[in-house]
Amino acid sequence: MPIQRMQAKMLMEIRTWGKQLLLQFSGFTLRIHFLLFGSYTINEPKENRAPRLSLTFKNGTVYFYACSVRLLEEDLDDLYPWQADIMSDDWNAKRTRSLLLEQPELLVCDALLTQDLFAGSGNIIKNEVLFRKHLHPLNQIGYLPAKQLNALIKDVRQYAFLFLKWKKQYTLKKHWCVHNKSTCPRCLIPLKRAYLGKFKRRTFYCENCQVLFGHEKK
DNA sequence: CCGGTTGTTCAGCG
DNA sequence: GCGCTGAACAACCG
Repeated sequence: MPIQRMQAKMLMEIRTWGKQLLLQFSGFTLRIHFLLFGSYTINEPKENRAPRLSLTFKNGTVYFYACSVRLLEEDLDDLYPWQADIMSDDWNAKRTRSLLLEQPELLVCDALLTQDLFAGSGNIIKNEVLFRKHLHPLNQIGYLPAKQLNALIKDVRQYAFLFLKWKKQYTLKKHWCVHNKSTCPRCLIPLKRAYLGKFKRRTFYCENCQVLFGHEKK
């Protein structure tokens, strides 16, 4: 990475899109993604490991660890659909709904991991929101009644704010209903655990409480 | 000590 | 070019 290019530059703007942190300088942007294990500190470097990147400003230094760092040249508005960000003021549920309706065969467990639809959603949010909305992970978008689809889209955003609140309180895990759990908190039967969908991520769900539409008994 | 994963990207293949 | 698979990365938890 051409590190000298960053010398003496002013940080113009800090933005985010989903899980990405975007540091805008004039002429280029640094894109930071913390992946599974990344972290950052300010003014307190970690003793036992080297930062992937550190940036020193007049008022302090930020250190980034175990993350992906990329240099973007493009205009961010051309790169990112801001309306897909589930925690943004610009979030547009209607946009995501109409994109979903174009893919009736898409599984809900895959939809909730697709960043262009739900930027910021991940595997924990997927598992928890599907349980909260009583939807089986293998539902196809096209079989969902409009009411259920709208409620699902709405709850991804709502749960993301709860997630953040609980995370800040260090009580996130305590609030998990199904993720990493073995028993359904609602009906007390054992939860199913499987690697589902095209992403094949760990999926926890209750076969009793989470409905599969379009597969009614004849 | 070991196995698994809150996520993404890339190489390789058919 | 597409879709799929496996690997790579990396730190922490149980």
